[in-house]
Amino acid sequence: MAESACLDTSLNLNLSPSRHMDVAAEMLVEELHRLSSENKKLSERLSRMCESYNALQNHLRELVLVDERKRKAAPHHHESVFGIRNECSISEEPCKKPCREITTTPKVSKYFVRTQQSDNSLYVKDGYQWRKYGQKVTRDNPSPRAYFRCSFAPGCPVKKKVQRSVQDPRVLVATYEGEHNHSPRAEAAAVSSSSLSPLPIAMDRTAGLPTLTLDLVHPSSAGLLHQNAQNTINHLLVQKMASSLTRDPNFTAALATAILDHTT
DNA sequence: CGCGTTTGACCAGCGC
DNA sequence: GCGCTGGTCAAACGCG
Repeated sequence: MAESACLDTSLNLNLSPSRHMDVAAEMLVEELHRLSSENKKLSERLSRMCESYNALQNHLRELVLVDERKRKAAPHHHESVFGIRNECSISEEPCKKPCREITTTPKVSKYFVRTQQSDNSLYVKDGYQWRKYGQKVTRDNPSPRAYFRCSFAPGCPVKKKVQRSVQDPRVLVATYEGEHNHSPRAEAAAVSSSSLSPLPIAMDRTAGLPTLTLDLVHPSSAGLLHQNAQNTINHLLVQKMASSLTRDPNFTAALATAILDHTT
């Protein structure tokens, strides 16, 4: 692919015997050498980008396979490796053991929210109003876990647990249980938090695997929650590559074509 | 004064 | 039964 982007810079210049033409030819040859060198550098950069892209695609395939295996193995509570909400109701199968609340069908969702390094709070602004009712240090994580109840609507059964990730303390892991019986506060959803990343999605590495992290405060995140994870990743990668390519107008067309060929 | 947060105590489930 | 752990309660406290 990188080879295809290389331009043939060798020219059969018919040099004129005149001195003036010699100087002009030398300048041209020099310019061609410079462009050739630049071509080479850009080709190498493109090659590296393609390698990274291929590596990411392979990772993605593995993640999707692992995710599907997990889903088949444990259909009642599934944490998506992409950090995008994945809900399963535990009422899908009859309760074999006596349950304290047989009629309740709590749904469990998990989000990863990237915060700034200086931000030590355990608050995730998601458009709802929460009341903290407890905090506990758990065994598997040195950072405390905060317990929240939805206080916006009376009788709303939703609970939320927020804890920092063991792998990356900048990432908050928010676990939601149950379903809201009301709509989110519009004004709260519109508020942008200074404590959170300006980007709606950030890459995170949990357990050695890349994980997509959603910034729930970002206005575009609500829509992203319902997007297909693979489409999102592909779209972001192509966007990033395309923006890099646009810096050099000479290669934009050739590289964009190559990328499109690669992604299809 | 009302509301939300903090924090130690308490309770229930689970494994040994 | 005992100890560990996660989850919840509720009194104390702080803030507007």
